[in-house]
Amino acid sequence: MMYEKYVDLLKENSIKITPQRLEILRYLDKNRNHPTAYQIYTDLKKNNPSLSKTTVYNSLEILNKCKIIHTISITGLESRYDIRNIIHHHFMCKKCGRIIDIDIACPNIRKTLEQGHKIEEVHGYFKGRCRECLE
Amino acid sequence: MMYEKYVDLLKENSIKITPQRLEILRYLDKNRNHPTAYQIYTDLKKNNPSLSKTTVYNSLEILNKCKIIHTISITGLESRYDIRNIIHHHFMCKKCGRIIDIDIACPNIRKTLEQGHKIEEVHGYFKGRCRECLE
DNA sequence: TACTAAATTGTAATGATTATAATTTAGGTT
DNA sequence: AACCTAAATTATAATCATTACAATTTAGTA
Repeated sequence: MMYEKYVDLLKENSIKITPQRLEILRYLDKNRNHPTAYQIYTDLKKNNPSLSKTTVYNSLEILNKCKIIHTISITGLESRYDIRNIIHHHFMCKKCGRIIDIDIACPNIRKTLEQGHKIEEVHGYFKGRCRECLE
Repeated sequence: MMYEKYVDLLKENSIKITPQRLEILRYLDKNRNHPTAYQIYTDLKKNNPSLSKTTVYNSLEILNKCKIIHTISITGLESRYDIRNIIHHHFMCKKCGRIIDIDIACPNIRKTLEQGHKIEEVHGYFKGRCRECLE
């Protein structure tokens, strides 16, 4: 197999390099639409019939812990997954359900640090109507 | 019964004034710790044995739609509810699980509006270790 | 007081996620 | 290159939050 950045990424985090984990990472790399665990599972199952839902959940959990991917709570219903590692916000359209990246960083961290808390994750999102649904 | 602001608030939104809705609003007013639907349900059930879980969910949903309360997705597990209507952020401690108010507003809205989306809700939160858990 | 749409209730169903236990495998060691 | 072992995968069952449903009750109006 040719060089693949995700092999190195797993190695750096001292977790085993399994085909399932690589498939999930490749999937998230190609699908930047913040899929659910179930979407990842059903799509990958097509070419990997033995894939288990538990594996998807376990993999997403460990990848999130290693900060290789990010878990976002926005719909209230289920978690969404994002491989993008640049800090950004999200916009969720209440009509079409799409979650769109908004490339802004939060300048508000100061006040939280001042209060003595340690920040490990920054999440920001808006909800409303997206441009397409407004037309 | 003496004057109560929540009676007016329900009236303004043309939804019926029921004892259950008032109890939930009073509860959220007293308990600013972002409780779950289940916490609200079990606590109120003590003095209102006939209260149904469905009523709690239905009430929270309609109160959220009227923007009298806010639903926050932060744990990934369940929704939390907040009656505070001043714009603010949240900080969730990964150790003790507490959700703390951070009084900052998001100045990042511009970029989202520029892209043509209509913002109806603004959510911002951090995760990490709170001051108490760091000591 | 009577009426009606809306709200409440209890139960059952759904859907996301986690627990469990058996099997398999990645990656280091002989 | 075969071996070992902890870690990962798998299938199934369990759990937990939330929603659907249908019957009963009630708020607010006529």
